[in-house]
Amino acid sequence: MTLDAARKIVSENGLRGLTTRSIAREIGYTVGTLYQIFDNVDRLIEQMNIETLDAMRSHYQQIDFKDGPGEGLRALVHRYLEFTNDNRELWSAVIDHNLPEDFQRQDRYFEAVGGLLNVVEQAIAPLYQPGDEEDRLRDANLLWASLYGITALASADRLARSETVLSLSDTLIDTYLKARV
Amino acid sequence: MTLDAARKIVSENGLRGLTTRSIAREIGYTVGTLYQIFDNVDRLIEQMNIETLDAMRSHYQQIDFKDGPGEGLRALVHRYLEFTNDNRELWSAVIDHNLPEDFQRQDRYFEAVGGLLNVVEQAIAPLYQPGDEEDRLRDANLLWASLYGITALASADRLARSETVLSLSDTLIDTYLKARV
DNA sequence: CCCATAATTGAACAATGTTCAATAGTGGTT
DNA sequence: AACCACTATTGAACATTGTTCAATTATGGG
Repeated sequence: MTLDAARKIVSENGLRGLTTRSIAREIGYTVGTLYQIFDNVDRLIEQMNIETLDAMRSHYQQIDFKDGPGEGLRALVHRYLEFTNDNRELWSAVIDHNLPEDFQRQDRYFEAVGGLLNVVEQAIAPLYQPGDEEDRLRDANLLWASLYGITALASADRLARSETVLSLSDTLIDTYLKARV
Repeated sequence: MTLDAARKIVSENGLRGLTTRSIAREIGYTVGTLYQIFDNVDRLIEQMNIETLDAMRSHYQQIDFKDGPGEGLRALVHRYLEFTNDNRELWSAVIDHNLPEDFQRQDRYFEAVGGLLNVVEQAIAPLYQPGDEEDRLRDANLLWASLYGITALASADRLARSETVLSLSDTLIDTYLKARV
């Protein structure tokens, strides 16, 4: 209920619009009650972001990886961009939520990220021999980081003006495939 | 003077430690005076970040691009990681500073980013024929975004635990070169 | 020495996250 | 029904944030 309210507020007003009082108003309680449920707002946002990451993973569910790594990877990136586009503010919250110095992420957070990396690994798996698991994980990480960089810079307006997320991610896939196939 | 104080505070305590009052204390004035110089803190941080981006560009000055795109790119990435490592908090401030909805970045900011992209373009230039300027710009953007993604995820602890910035950026270069040479 | 202009102050304001004693509600036991 | 232990919820408070602005102080040319 709290998280639904948080998602609603973030979707409508961005992470900046999310305050303890705005959540309390939305759920019809007062701020004090929130602290019965969450240690602090950062934990609340972390929880929301975990669910966003999980939701993105669900969004990958129907991808068919049987048509080879090229098509699989293309479908994956397509779904990624589809999700970030349909859930702009929620995804921005994942990107923008930075932590106080002493904040330790829950294991659950790393699991959620790991789940997404697994899908990338799955997509590119046919390109690797048994024994090359390290390379596969590394390449999955690189693809993931690159895709992340593209969307992060795009959403913050920090790419050269003429470039689009689509052309960059297409090039990313092509470059990777050309080097690995 | 204000910006020097801001840099000192950010370097020591991160962007989170930067408040109008901490700056005022550092420069021996009161908060009111700050608003004679800057419209608001976001502008102040923007200005600081512009200078960080410019400083990174200066850090690229001595790179020799005569030894071919491979060595040039390697040297560039090396310098990039060197700079982000030596100026961790300042670079985090560039990454983490997200803007209110109505905030328009100065042109000067885009120029600073553009300056860095130019260096990337310069490094990879030998790989492109005259007429392929679009491809070159696109690839420079992609390399830039990828590198950005790697460092952003690393500094936020969001890579798979075993991966390092170094191995990922090396792989990035190798993959790109293999596909383009 | 005066005075217009600029620079600086300091107190105020609203909004934020967070805490916590006080209050209200709940459900089981006698 | 009456009590009670326990939980849930409140609401007022606190410190800290960015920001504003009338009042004060400094400055420098005539």
